[in-house]
Amino acid sequence: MLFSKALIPTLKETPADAEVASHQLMLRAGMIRKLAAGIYSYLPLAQRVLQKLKIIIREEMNSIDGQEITLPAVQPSEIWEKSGRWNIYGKELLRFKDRNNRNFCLGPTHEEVITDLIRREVKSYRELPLTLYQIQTKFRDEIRPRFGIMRAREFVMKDAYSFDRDEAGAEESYHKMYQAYTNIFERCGLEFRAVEADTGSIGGSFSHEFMVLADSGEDVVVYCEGCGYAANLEKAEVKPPVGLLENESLKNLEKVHTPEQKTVDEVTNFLGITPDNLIKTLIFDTDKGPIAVLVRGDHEINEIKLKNLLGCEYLLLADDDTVEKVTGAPRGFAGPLDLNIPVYADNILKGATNMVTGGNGKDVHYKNVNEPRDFKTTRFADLRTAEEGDPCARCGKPLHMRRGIEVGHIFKLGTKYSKSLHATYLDQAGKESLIVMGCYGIGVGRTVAAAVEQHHDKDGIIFPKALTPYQVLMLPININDEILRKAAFQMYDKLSQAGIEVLFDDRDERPGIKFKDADLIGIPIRITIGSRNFERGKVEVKYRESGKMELIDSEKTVKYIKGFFNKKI
RNA sequence: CGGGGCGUAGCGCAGCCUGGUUAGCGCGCAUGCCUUGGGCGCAUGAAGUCGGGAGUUCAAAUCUCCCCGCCCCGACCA
Repeated sequence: MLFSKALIPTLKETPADAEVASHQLMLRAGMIRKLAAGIYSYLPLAQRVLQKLKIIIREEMNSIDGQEITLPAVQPSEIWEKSGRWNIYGKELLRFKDRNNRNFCLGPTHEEVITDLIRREVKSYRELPLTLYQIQTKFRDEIRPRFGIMRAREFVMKDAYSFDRDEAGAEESYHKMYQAYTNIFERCGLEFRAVEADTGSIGGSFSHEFMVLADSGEDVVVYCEGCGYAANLEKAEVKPPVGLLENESLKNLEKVHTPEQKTVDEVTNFLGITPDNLIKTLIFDTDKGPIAVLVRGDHEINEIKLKNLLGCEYLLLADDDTVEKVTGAPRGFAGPLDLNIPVYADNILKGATNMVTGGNGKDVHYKNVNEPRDFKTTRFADLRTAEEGDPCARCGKPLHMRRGIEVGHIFKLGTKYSKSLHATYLDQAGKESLIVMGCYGIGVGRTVAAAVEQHHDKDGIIFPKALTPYQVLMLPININDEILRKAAFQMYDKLSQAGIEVLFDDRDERPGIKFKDADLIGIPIRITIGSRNFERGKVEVKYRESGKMELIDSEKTVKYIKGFFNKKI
């Protein structure tokens, strides 16, 4: 491709509304442009990168017998009503009516459509297992789109669905998919981790997220170097403490006056204690009525764990009125003593001695509260958010944390959708059974953004070999020098004929501009053709990643480039 | 949805508080000259419903009200 004919509108300055590196660089490199909040156009350079990723994805999907399909983006409300998600999905689901006043939505995901299709078309165990996938634009009316195409409203996603006769089959499909995902992200040259995840609103029994590690990631990856355990922060389990409690003598319960001391900071400062000597009591409203939850003062409650423990749909920190009704005190003075609602406590509080808690009265706290002497606990469980250094639930070694970008998510769905949408088959005995499903997503655009996020420097993008829009950027110093011009075009033809993807910067621009653009766009190899070197039959090769430069015989360019790209990753 | 901020040429911004020339600056763009190994120099030029509407005023980019769009923080989320 001739640069002079390409639509690659690079920007010298960083647009004001771009915050993270990938967003800034993709705008500056002329890859994307915004049309509306969270809605982007993909320009040629981005299109080529997306295309490369899609090819990798297709190869890996096909290799596990996935079959590509295309499902409708516009979906009727009926199937969503059947699955029950028309009401639950909320505002994220963009709804509208057609001319006949029928309800439709723009597909945020395709479980309903695919299950409906399979329900009609698959009747016998002989037709299972089956894995189908598509690469398609989805729409989710995100509350707050941000970070360019990392969290957009309209975005390209690869979604796959597996259909099996039974649980064992579904697990096999899941594991194949897990392997395919691992292959995909490895081939992309990304540093990532597969982590255990909560199943969220999609439902189902287990799930992994594929996280590209990057400091700017929105999610936190918790991992253990001892046993390889990895989970996202919502899910990461903390090992219950064993035998850690010192045999401190139990002191007498004492009521203290704590005027206007409500927060953990205030109370601990006022009483001259540290937060780990305090029990934080939080009142939650749930669909099963109000409950109290206890965690240590220096810990954070994990609402996902709590929700899963209780098995409830609705869970929200109670408002002031409820707190007052339940504890008899304003917010800030709740404690577990004499509460007549269920009390759930984090594992670490089991047998806790001489703690401070709220006194369930205005300006009152208790000192020397002891479990179980002074209050009853309905149940102990792992209810807090893991922290750096906490013991791993599997092996006890300290947990570590890094930030990550979720680029893939796989779920074993079970029969959630086949049940609600009646997707069944007849087994060998002629008995009707529910199809067991799995669903598997990859954020295609987000993966590209994550690649940029992970691979860039102050000068611009550094594309991994597998995703680069072009393999080589040719940069003649002076296109008006007839000899150079001719030689450069000859080399361009030669490389192109050898099957190398070349972006040839034939623009009549000053070298500085071309060098800056070359660094910004981030093609792995730059071939610079200058008159002094060329007179000696040499061209300069510069590697974008390492910054290394070397002079090579211009005759050997093709071989050289091929050698570079044949090396793994 | 709550809190904060922004909207002036393609991009980045000044001007607004304290209303009053022809609305500026840098980059980009066009043309010419010059230059050619890291966003070069000189000259000329095109380009603006000052987000939209209503109002106050002799006079509004500037003051008031309403609306729209966008960004940040939070809640939320495969």
